[in-house]
Amino acid sequence: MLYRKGENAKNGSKQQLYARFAEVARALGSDHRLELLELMAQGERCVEELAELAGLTVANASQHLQHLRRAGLVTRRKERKYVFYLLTGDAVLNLVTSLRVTAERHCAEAAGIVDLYFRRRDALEPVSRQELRRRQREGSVVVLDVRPAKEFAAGHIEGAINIPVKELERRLTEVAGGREIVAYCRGPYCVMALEAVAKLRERGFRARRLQDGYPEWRLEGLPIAAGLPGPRGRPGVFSDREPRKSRRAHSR
Amino acid sequence: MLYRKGENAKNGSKQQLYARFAEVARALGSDHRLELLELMAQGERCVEELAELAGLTVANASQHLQHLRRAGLVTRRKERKYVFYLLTGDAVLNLVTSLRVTAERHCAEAAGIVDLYFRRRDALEPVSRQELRRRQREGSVVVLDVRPAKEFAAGHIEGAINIPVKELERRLTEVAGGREIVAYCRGPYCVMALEAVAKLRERGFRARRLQDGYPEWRLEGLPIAAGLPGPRGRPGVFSDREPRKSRRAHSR
DNA sequence: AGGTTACTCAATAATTCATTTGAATGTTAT
DNA sequence: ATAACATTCAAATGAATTATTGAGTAACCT
Repeated sequence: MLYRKGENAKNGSKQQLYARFAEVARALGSDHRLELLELMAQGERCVEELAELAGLTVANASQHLQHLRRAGLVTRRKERKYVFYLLTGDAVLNLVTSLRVTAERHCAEAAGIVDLYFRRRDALEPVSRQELRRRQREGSVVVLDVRPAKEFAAGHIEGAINIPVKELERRLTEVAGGREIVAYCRGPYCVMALEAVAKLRERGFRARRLQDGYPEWRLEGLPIAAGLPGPRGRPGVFSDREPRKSRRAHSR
Repeated sequence: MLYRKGENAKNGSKQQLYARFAEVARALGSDHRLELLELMAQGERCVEELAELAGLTVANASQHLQHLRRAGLVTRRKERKYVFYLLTGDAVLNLVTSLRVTAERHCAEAAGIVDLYFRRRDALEPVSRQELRRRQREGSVVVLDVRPAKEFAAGHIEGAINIPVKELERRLTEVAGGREIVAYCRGPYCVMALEAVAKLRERGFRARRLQDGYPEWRLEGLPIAAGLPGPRGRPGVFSDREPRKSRRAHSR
């Protein structure tokens, strides 16, 4: 055991706790794993699917997924031949969002990269404009504008309701459950819709964000084919149990 | 064999961005760095001070700090002979909090540790920040900051009095009986407030502890007395600290 | 049964990280 | 100027992490 002097000497368990937190953080410390997490944020997926979407070999993806599982960030569900991985809960999504926000806000170096990235981001698998329009016609979706009221008043997507992201917490009752929610904000560089989706999911809503934002909707309306095809199977079907499988300790 | 190409090519910017996020996450992926962050959440500190509090050699602490700095999580300020490190902003605190919440909620293993270590914590039901705020307004409570004087000076809850936990025994007379005492310290994993509450109760005071600590209070925008840079004393002067001797680092 | 699919495991090399040591800055006091 | 101090740097070591390979397991399909 480790010994330390001073006021910390007496609590090694505090150190243990920090070590555990660090382990979780380290699980986030890989670009591939972050990408896998964002893919899983849309719903459960099987290993091969994740591997292909993230551009990894299956074996490598499998190992990354197990790393995440060891850290408690994802769980898995076996069905027939397949193993579906999913996020352990929405706290994970919050954590990833928080990481992104912090990284964006405090890394000048990243700012340039962020711009590039946001121009063509497909990471959170947004709803395309085309898809949203189709689903709006079906009435299977609630469109949520999370920009400030003034901007909403100046123009917004037809049929959208407006709850600024800052008021979302206390106005949650205005959002009817049941239908999936599609949130949007100012545009591709704006994180408000991301935050809204994270919050909504935390409260048990099904929520996704719209690709880009209002200006793009208004100006173009013509969706480019998304980088990723829609989620296979039925999305949003989460089952929470995990048949705890054999776990081997690795000796080294 | 590898799906590393094709129309879904993960070219530069996206990978670069993920890599940047991962770098930030990796900076959090060390128990020592997490501890340093918690210390800095109390206010800026110089390297030697941080090293001693975290039980590291100065050189090692310096390198960890630079790791954090590279990730954009802390900045530094030079003054005279000293280099003071501080958190880049509150987003960092949010990130660390988010990490903690996620780790607690989703790691069975961590839950065990948290439980073991903080079984007492639950026994001493904490006062929520809202409750404290309310009772502060009615004047029915004494707020007691049990952190070292230096941290108190760097910023504290408005209206709080400061008696470091180590001096509590011999300064008990300063605490008026009658009103209930709410003690707080650095944060949720800091035991100083717990100890203070235990001691106070032994002496017949009514005492509870505040949920979390000063950084969380400040983060919510609740009233604080901000520290003044003012005439700065020499850093590293701790009232009752033994002279430094050899330090043992440790591995786990 | 034999073959395929979906995933995991074990062993490897390449890389990165943490820590220690001692020396090199740069600032302040004498 | 010299000494003392605070911090950083540079090199070395061992430990941990990564991607790759190929083998292993279990479910599924004729």
